[in-house]
Amino acid sequence: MTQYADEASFLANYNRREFDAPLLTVDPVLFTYHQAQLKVLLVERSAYPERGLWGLPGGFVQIDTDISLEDTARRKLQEKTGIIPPYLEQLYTFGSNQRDKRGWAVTVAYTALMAYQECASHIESVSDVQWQPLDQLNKLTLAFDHQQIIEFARERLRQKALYSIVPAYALPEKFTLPELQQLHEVLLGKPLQKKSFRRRIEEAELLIDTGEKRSDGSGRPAVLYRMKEGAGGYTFVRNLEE
Amino acid sequence: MTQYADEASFLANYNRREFDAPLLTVDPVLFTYHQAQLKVLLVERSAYPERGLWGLPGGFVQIDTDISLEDTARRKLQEKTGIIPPYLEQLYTFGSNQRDKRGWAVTVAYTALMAYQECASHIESVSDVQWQPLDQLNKLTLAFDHQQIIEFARERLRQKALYSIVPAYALPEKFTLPELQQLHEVLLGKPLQKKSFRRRIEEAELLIDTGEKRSDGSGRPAVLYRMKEGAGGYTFVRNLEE
DNA sequence: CTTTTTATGGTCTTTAAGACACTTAATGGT
DNA sequence: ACCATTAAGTGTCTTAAAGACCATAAAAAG
Repeated sequence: MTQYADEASFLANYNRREFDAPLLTVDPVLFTYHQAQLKVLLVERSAYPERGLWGLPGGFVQIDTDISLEDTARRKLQEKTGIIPPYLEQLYTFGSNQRDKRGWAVTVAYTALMAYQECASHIESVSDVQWQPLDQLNKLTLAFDHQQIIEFARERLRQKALYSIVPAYALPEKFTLPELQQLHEVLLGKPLQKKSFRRRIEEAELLIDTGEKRSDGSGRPAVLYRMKEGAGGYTFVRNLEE
Repeated sequence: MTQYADEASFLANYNRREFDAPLLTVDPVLFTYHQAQLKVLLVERSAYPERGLWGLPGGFVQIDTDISLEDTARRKLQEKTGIIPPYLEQLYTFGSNQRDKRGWAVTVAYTALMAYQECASHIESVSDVQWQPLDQLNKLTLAFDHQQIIEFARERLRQKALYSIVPAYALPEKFTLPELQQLHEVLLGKPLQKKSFRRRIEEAELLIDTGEKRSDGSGRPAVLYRMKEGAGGYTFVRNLEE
């Protein structure tokens, strides 16, 4: 890379090939939990390249605006779902000249979580939107490397289930502890001890008892909780505390 | 963003403004541990912009080569230190139109660790290279948002010290447990229980006893260990295991 | 050869997690 | 009304990990 001594010589050379940058996109991986399944939001691509394949609801970063990378991800999700998800966190940045047939392409991937809602595909009529259950993901051929990105996000979310209640953002605003435990069990792929799970969460004081209860069919009704403000940032594992 | 139906119409429009992408750089934050201090590698910028300020040893991603983002970071570090650091991991991607006066700029930051060695500034004669102690970082004005990037990396490394021996990559190949504990204490900013620290590390079986010993001045000599292959990937906290 | 210094090991205490039986509060059938 | 069934929530003993602190080991310094 050539060096420029000052602004004048930089500007004089600004259009040279060496300043060509990769294509830059943002790709949010939006998860939800519904009917005992973890699901991810996919859109059917209506344009070249990978037209007709399903992929993540991402898009190009617009350099003519001053919104941040994170807000770009939020905006893409709002276009597809109608709402801004309550949890969004940068996941990883994938870049190579193999990802996209157009050339060197870099995407900043985000993990997002929200309560399940019916797809608002009417909002963006050109593209179809759907919640795809994660255990049936291999039945679809996804665009680009979106399959790997989703697996990467899923693995990170699994890690979070070990020491935080971040997964709760995939539930409705009010939820029960048995629901949250089921979600964690799906993420971890193994059953959890009811008592230990409840103990850790209650002692961490990350949830608020709404006073309401809910029973699904028979059995004792469960207490409805909602998350404390910002509880996503906290851990409930001793070693990871201060 | 305009949509293109097929490759032909895409190529016909490829040079339009909408495909202008942000400047894309890679910025490795290389830490080491020397004389009881955590230090970070800085280079003095010899070119516009921010000429004369100290900054991270990063640079532009070259789209005319097919090396990965990660290898780009490795290459930048090799240029400055002469060696490829044994630990390199993607940290976070920072992007906005405020970071760089040239416009929208995105940088993929990496955390790297290596054993201390004297600066090999002779290799890249145009730029000065130095190890800057982290607790004296505020005495320098750094280029762009590199101060925040370093703080971000430092915080992530602190987290790793809670549940892994990743910090050991900042030590020489052979090191003692007291040395490693000191490093963890510097990172965490608090003293650790000698017995607990040793127990956790020994039970995790992430180190190999080299059979050698070393004494610094007086006192019983300490056993020299080296890391097991890939020990950076493992945790020594129960809750985070399978 | 004793004192000092630092590394390493022993072990009791404290705290968190696992296991599992028990109680509670709802539904549904007789 | 009563009892069986179901699922939520609790009590408590056991097990495992971490904290605290003391004891021993191996070197240097005098």
